[in-house]
Amino acid sequence: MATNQKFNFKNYVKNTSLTVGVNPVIFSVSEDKLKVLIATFDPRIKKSLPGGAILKNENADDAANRVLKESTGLGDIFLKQFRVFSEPDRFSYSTVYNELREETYKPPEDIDIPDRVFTIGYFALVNFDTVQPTGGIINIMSEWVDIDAIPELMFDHNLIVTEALNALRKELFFEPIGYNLLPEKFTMPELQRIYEIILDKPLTRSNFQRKMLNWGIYERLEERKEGVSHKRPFLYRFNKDKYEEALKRGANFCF
Amino acid sequence: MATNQKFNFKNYVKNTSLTVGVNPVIFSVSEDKLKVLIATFDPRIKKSLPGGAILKNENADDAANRVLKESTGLGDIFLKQFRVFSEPDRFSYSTVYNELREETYKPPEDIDIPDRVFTIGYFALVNFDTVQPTGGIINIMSEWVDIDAIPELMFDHNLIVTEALNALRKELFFEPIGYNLLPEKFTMPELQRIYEIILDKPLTRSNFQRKMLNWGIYERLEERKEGVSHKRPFLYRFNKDKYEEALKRGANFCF
DNA sequence: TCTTCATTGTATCGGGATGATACAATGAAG
DNA sequence: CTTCATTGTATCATCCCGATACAATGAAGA
Repeated sequence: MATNQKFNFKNYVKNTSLTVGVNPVIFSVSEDKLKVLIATFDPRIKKSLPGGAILKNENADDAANRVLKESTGLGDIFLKQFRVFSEPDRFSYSTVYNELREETYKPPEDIDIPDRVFTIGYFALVNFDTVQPTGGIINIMSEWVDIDAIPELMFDHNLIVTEALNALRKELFFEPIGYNLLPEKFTMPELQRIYEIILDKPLTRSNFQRKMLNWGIYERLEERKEGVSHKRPFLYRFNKDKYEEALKRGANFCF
Repeated sequence: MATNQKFNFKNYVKNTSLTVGVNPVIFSVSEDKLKVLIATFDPRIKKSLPGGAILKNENADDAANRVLKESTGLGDIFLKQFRVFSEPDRFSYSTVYNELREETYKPPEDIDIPDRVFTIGYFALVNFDTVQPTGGIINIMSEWVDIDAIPELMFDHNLIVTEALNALRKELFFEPIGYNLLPEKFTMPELQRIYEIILDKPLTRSNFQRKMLNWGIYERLEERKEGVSHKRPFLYRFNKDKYEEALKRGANFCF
């Protein structure tokens, strides 16, 4: 592994708000497992979440979307801010460059490095198959890791993952966001697996299907799923118009 | 009005993270109206939300609780972080001291003032009667203002109020937080008024009462409300143990 | 003292959603 | 042609919700 881009601390400081960053926890589902995208900043130190400082001309959402784009190649993704992590000692630049003892990451003496960094936690839902994990501007490489096999990460990033999962579960309970983990066209059994994997409990098939259809926000397509050795399930697609119409009628999507 | 404490910029800079602050939107209900605590920083400029920078040894929640204590005298209050406000141009220290043109608020030349400030939005629920609005460390004085009579505030504080109200409504829909606006002992009709005022719509009395009692998180006291010219309603009290027990059973408190 | 009246606690009733169960239809594998 | 896992949908008892009704209460007023 090699840095795909030379990291220039002076440039970084000049263009960013060094004291506030973002850390999106990017979820996907593959092989019946919930996975999180984990970044390798440098192979000699602990892995971390994708993330970065907020650039001087961006707001927090812009920064989170940019980091997402950098680490997955994707834009226009479900992304939600859930909490700020603000412990005074949660982060220090010195931790990183002390471990590395390398000029590349060591801030020049004449730059005023903050002794404290805040980060805004986001969680994102992406379709596993559309992602080609890459490194961000700083990260060397990213990889999918099972949610229950996440190693010890840098700083408070393990806490951020835990809280992101809590936030995801809460959000899934109140908003129909599960489809974001699937391709555009999906079947009801596939959607059910998403719910079961995230909530970590089995659901009754017939009742799940009935509830989803009653919400009236998924449109049934003409085609059915191909290549299955049993009855071919219908394909559905999330319909934003129907969703917003239902919202206006005062509908709620509590699970 | 006079400043209750001399503001010392050098001291302020020394002890704070200048680039990240908190702004709690403090709600209460009085005379059938939802009110927000609005602070006067200086009578010559626009009013604002209570708020302040995060001190060097605090996390964000600590800072929000401190500001809350400073402006209401209250501790141990319902307080919830809901969003970060991060537009690059949302705030500048120069806006304030340019409007004032006063040495007190003008940062000394030798201090490096950030050109950008983030703020973490909180909303808080307090019982109107227990609050004696005071000034914070910087604020001169605070006052309760009807939610629909809020004047033009500093920076993006009007947006913060709007978003706080949205967050409050959403939270009230999913969690039983309304009682925080009432005294410790309250009646069901009083609780119903809280819901009606926040959600801004009338509710059916009998059904409201039934739902609240079915939740099983409010314990009925022996006493009844005194001094009413009709049937004396029962008094209730939120029971944290019952609430957590219900949560464990998987109950939800969707309204 | 008695009547009035607004308010409160609770019961009831029909409609709609929910959990549990059943069953016919489907389509590749053998 | 049979097998078998899976899917779409129906059914039924139960629970929750909105709407309505009614007796009980207690201060105010006659």
